Amino acid sequence: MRILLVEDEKGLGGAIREHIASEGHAVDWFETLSDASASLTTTNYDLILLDLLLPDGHGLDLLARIRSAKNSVAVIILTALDQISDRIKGLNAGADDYLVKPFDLGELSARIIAIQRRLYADGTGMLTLGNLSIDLTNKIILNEGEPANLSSREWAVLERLLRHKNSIVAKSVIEDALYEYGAEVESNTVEVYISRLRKKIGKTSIETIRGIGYRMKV
Amino acid sequence: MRILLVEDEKGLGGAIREHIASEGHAVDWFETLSDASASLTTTNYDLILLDLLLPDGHGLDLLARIRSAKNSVAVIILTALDQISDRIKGLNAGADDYLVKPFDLGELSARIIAIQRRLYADGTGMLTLGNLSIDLTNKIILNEGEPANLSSREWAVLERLLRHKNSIVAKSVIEDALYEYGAEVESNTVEVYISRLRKKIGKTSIETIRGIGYRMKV
DNA sequence: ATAAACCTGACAGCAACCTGAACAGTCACT
DNA sequence: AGTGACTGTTCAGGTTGCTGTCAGGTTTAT
Repeated sequence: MRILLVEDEKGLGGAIREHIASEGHAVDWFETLSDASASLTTTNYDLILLDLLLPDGHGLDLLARIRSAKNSVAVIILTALDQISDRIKGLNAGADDYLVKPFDLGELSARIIAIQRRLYADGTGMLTLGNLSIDLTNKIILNEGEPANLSSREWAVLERLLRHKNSIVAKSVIEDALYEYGAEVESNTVEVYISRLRKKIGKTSIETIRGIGYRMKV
Repeated sequence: MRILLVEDEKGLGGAIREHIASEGHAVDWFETLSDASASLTTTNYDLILLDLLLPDGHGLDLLARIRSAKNSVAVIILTALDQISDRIKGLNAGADDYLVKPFDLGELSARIIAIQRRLYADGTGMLTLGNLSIDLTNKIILNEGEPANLSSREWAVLERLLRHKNSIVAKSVIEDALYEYGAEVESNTVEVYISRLRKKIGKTSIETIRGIGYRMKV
């Protein structure tokens, strides 16, 4: 997934960024509301991790602006304010979840997985697709009963295709899901990953749309 | 679709042109209002992508002239002016949509598809036509349940016929939808594409009007 | 019957795409 | 520190599929 992290504590921000990047997500990290806000106008994120007390304002203001713009991106609030009133305010403002600092990074992963499940509109986290059985929670994929081991980048590509199954996913969109802003990739990385995925999960499941991108059929 | 792009930033203009051309549209790109204006008198566009701040004037002036000439072509405004007042001015002047720079090219595609849907007067983007089920958004066409893979040029031709279904579409109009200005096509390209389409979606769906063009029947 | 318009199979050029291989970096384990 | 397995990235050569063109056949109008 492409994730926007808004957190002004450098130590915590770095740790979060590293942790979720290691799980195969692309993370853009900003320390101020204005920077995050600017990035939101140019990039489509799947999830925002939002601290509340920031140097240039309150996170709930950003959240309110996001929701008033009818943007339904998932938002998890991260904050030290463990008072119930703030929690309620956050959820009222349209947050999807809430983590009280200090929190365990494993706990954060669990919330992210829960969000993912919601994105796939499937409570179980299991997905069946032709010969494939996909367990998003545990990152297990079975091809005709045989397990296929995917690397984290391979998962990221597959995930992106599944998010838009039956629709065409532009090559640039897949690239966006892999690399955070500024990472210049000049070669055919996406093609290579598609190739590897096909080798592992079967040739037929991913269709090439020449000149545009790829499509995963149900 | 045949699209007129008015944008004076060379980098952005090139990127937009390339992106939408790759989706099968024909793009004419001009950097000034006067050039765009001149082209409008000779060509029928389906959509205009209009920057506001141009070297020889303000885009809204062109828009106003277009609308006062009762030309109902779709217009999407592209501009860095993200102030509400400009947005309102643009929509009041008769723009169909509005994109604030910098924007994601995928976002632009989405808006173009939305415009397309409006042109077909069908909110769903789905179309049924005899044995054919057509999903314009995802570019999927089923012929008696069997998927037919169309190339982007083939889509462009089909799209043009659908836009005027039950009416006669002149051969030159189809050619205009395929090629931007200056592209010289000297042979019977349109006939060839009609032939290819018929092979893929069935002989009966496209009728030849000798000496004029073609017609797609409901 | 004739000419004009149209249809369609074939083909070459080209860009997009695929994929095996190479290689450096990372990680777990010793 | 050394080792081996694994991962991410790049490159190069091969393959595929799209495109515009043409030639020869077929249909249509007069």
